[in-house]
Amino acid sequence: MAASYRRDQQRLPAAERRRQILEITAAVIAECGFWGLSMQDVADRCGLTVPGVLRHFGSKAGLLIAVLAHRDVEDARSLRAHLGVSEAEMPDEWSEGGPAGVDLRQLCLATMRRNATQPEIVRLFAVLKAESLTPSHPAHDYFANRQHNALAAFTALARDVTDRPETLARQIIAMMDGLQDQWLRTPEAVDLVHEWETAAALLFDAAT
Amino acid sequence: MAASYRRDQQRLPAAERRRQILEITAAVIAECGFWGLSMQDVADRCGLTVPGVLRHFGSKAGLLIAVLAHRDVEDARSLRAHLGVSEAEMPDEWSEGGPAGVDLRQLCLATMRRNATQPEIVRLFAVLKAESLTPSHPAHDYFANRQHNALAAFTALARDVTDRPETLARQIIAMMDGLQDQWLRTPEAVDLVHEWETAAALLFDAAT
DNA sequence: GTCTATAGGACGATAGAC
DNA sequence: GTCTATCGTCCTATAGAC
Repeated sequence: MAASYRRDQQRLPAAERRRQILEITAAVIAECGFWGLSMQDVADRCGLTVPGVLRHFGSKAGLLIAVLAHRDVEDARSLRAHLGVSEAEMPDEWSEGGPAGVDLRQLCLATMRRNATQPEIVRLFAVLKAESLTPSHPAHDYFANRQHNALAAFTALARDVTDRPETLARQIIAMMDGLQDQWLRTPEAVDLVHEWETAAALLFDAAT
Repeated sequence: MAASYRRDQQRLPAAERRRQILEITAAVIAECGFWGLSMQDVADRCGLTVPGVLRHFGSKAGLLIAVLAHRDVEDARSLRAHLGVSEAEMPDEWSEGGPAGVDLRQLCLATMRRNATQPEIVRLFAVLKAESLTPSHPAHDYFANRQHNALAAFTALARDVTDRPETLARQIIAMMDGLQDQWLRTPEAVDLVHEWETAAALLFDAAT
């Protein structure tokens, strides 16, 4: 799995090294999942030894959790950029009603546009989402919460456009995930944003 | 992972033993994926030793392929039962145009009804589908073909109900997969068949 | 058809030097 | 902050007895 990587031969500041490890780990997990992840592989790609990596995150499971937390922050940031809203209007953690004052359809479109630019990240979440169905997976709770929060936020926003908001929310999430799955396998055969726009027209126009 | 299982202390006929191993392996993969699958775990649950299992399938990858082939046959059988058609009308391998003379909407509904009765199998495919995105996965080609064939078959059948059959086919597959994902995580909170019927009304009625 | 025995690694993690 | 050295466990797969 791991190719040959030379050692860096340099001591990086902890924060910088952590960031490097997190990004490389995300790429490896996107390929192999968490069960298929090897600390040796991560260490090689970072130009470190295994204990060198472990020092920063304590354990393999700790590393996974740190990757997910890091992605949450980065994803919130990039989504705000795509929507053109400030951090005050849309904090990293959405409140119960979802991001206040954002139109659901715009939010979905911005999300899909953003995702279309980062297939590796989409794949990271697709792989972990399936793997974490088993309760013994270290990201099981994370993805249980994630699904619950997404459904709650989308349902709250859907109240503006339909009288069956939860049904619409489920359909939107299902369609977004399903189209992304097809796109991940054959990116050249699927125009993710265009397919979503067509589907969104169907879902939203039927609701109103 | 593996609990305590006593040895069978009996020599089963090869065909029977193969079937037992295939079913147990399917359950383990549904939990842990292929990378997380341990031959020791399978052997314990079968009441065998590891070489005892390997004799029947040669290698871990061979076992996975055998599981998928076995599922294809079983799934075709159960789908025919749900649709009430004969093996002559709908062979295990669909022809290019999809199963001849079957209504697309009925086919989808029968599929979802069947899937709602076997969450472990749905989960098996969900986990392997994500894991096999990487080309080095032994089931990579299997799932690439599976997606291609499903799209081709659904597109062919969709020609009867819309003038944009591929778009509809993609949306149907996306919605079915997406709803199943949500159902897998919280089966008690999602009525899979009912959610699909609602979504199908939307997708098919907009198309005609 | 199933076993024991074993080869030959890879794994995650810890201890302690620098 | 990173290393070397090492522990103990798990892994797939093969050889050969019964």
